[in-house]
Order: sequence, then C-alpha cells, then structure tokens
Amino acid sequence: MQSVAVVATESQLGRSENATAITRPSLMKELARRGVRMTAQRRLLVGIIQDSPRHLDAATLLELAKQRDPGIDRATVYRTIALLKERGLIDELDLMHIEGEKHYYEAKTNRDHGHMACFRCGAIMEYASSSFERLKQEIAKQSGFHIRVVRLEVGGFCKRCGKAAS
Amino acid sequence: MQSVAVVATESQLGRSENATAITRPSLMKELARRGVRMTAQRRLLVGIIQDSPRHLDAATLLELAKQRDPGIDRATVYRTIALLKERGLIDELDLMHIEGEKHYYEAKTNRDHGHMACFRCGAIMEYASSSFERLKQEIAKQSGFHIRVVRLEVGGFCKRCGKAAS
DNA sequence: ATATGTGCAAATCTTTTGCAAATTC
DNA sequence: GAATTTGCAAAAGATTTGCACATAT
Repeated sequence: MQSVAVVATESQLGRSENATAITRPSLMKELARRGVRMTAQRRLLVGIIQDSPRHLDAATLLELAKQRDPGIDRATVYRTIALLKERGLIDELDLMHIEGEKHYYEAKTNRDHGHMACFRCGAIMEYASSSFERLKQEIAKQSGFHIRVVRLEVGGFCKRCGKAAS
Repeated sequence: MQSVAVVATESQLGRSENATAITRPSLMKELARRGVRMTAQRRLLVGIIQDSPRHLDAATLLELAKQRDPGIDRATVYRTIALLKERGLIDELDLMHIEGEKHYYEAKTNRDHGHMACFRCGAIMEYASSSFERLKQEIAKQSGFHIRVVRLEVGGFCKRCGKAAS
C-alpha cells in the first residue's frame, strides 16, 4: 500500500500532512466565468458556503444568512443550492444521516474525497487518496460509465471512539 | 490494474462474470439467529426486500406489501426498515437522488459494492472490486477509523448514454 | 401474561411551487 | 425594458409519533 492519503477533520481542512491538500476553488469566480446573474442573496449564500469550515445543511445555511440579511427566504436558499448543484459547483452529502435526514453541502474541491462520520462523537473526517482516484478510473474503464459525481461515505467509529466497535 | 470487478445491472444481480458474484444472505435466518420477534408483517416485508431485483424505496415497499396484506400500514414499513437498518441487515442508498428524495434499500450483500446511476436512462449498476476492498482497508488503516457501513454512489452516464457526456 | 408490535391519524421535517413585486443586466 | 430572481404563503413529499388495540413468545 504505497498510496498517499489526505485525512482531515472539519477544522483542519487544508492543513493536512502527506499529500496534496484538499482545497476549494472560488465559487464566486466560477459563477462569474459562467455568466451567472449575481444577486445580493446569491453572493451572501455562496460566500457562506465557501467560507464555512463545516458542512452546512439548508436550515443552517438559512440561519447564517439571516444574520446578515434577515429578510432572506428559505426558498432562495433552496433555489441557490439547486443552482450550484446543477452547475456542479457544490457536492451534496448525507454524512450517513448521522443527524436527521438533512443534506449537507460543500464547495467542490480540487480532488474528490470521501467522508467518514463517527456514530458516537459525530466527528466528520475527509479522506482523499490515490487509491480512491484509481478506483474511480477503474470503475469508468471497466463499465464504460462516464462519471460526473462521486460520493463516498463511511460510517463507523473514529480512532478515539473506536474502543467499542469491531 | 489487475483488479477483478463485478459489474451488474439491477436485473442481472448475481449473474456476473469475472469475480465473486454479489449475493444476499437470508435476512430471515439472520433475524431468527438474533432472536428478533417475527410478525406476519415483518415476514412479508423482509421477504419482499430479500427477493426484490430492484432497490426499493419505502413507498414502493408499502405498495408491494399491500398486494398481499392490504391492511399493512406505512408506519410498519418505516419501523421495519429502521429495525433492519439498526441491525445492519440492509443498506440504505440514495442512488444520486435520480428520482426525488427517496431512500432505497437492499439486503446486505456478501461484499460491499458501489452503485452507478445513469442520469439519462436511470439505469442502476452495481460495482464491486478488490480495489474497493483495498480502499476500505486503507481508510481504516490510515485514519484508525472502525468502518461499520460504506456507501459509494456514482452519478453520470452509462456506456450507452455516454455519447453526450465528458 | 407480558412485553412488543400494529394501525390509525395527526404531527413533523425537509423541500418545492405559484404568483406578484423587486432586481439585474 | 425584458428577463430573471425574490419573498411569501401554501403545498407537497417523506418520515415519525402517541395511543388504544392486537399479537408473539
């Protein structure tokens, strides 16, 4: 196993050891490049998503947005999420539904990565590695599938909580 | 890339070529072994899940169950799904939300596998391979995470529909 | 006999939609 | 100024819950 991996907790994003760090290219620039009409609301929401150290669900995003624009509406949040998802600028996660049926969002990163969610303490870790990249290539090659989005989610127990698990 | 993979469409489950086929051990036996109280409703629902060639969502499962027991209730379906999920006897999938926000369920298989969902024709394919197994081991080893469940979902375009995609 | 599971109906939670007014280019 | 986006309010879709009755062991 000579593969190099990046493991990061939510608060350590980008400050990882071994390999290429996981980074999040500017959503704003990407939207501009594509000539997407920008409103005050979109700028606000996109900014929050871009800067958030945590993965946000729609309700939390709305909450945070309201702190700066109390008038902003749920519908706008959902419509903006839909816009970003359609354009492939954000990824959607369930984080193993560790807390309700929400969906979580994060700005698309420079490299695909999986998420590990600890059932006990709720910690979320990201995992990127060359093995993951190879698996994707293998899938594409062997099945002739043209991959657009990949979601890898792992549920279990983190190192610290792992005493109890298998 | 010397890895051997199993690729199967929904209707071909288990009839795959290269490697160890994907099989679904008996849920009923597993429940008996664990001393789970069995009711007529549970037997019915578990039987349907076990035998279904497709991945079922709660509404469809209810629909199918009603054909044999018109009195069966939604709540029972959800409670049974919760039971099976808690015990780790079924896996939950989103299939890239290719059709609404439903969750889909399938009896736990002998080997973990990912799902590819075609955005155009809606085909669902399963993918198991030794690379996938290796990736899991690598994740566990490098991060000290104790894996309980893994979900790999891929969205894109299948071979036939792939003309349009990247 | 007792604990457990079920059906029913209402509640909850998340996401979507129609429409008139506001905003962007 | 024309096309697009927003807020509002209501609707829709998925899942959960309290409770009285039924069932499994």
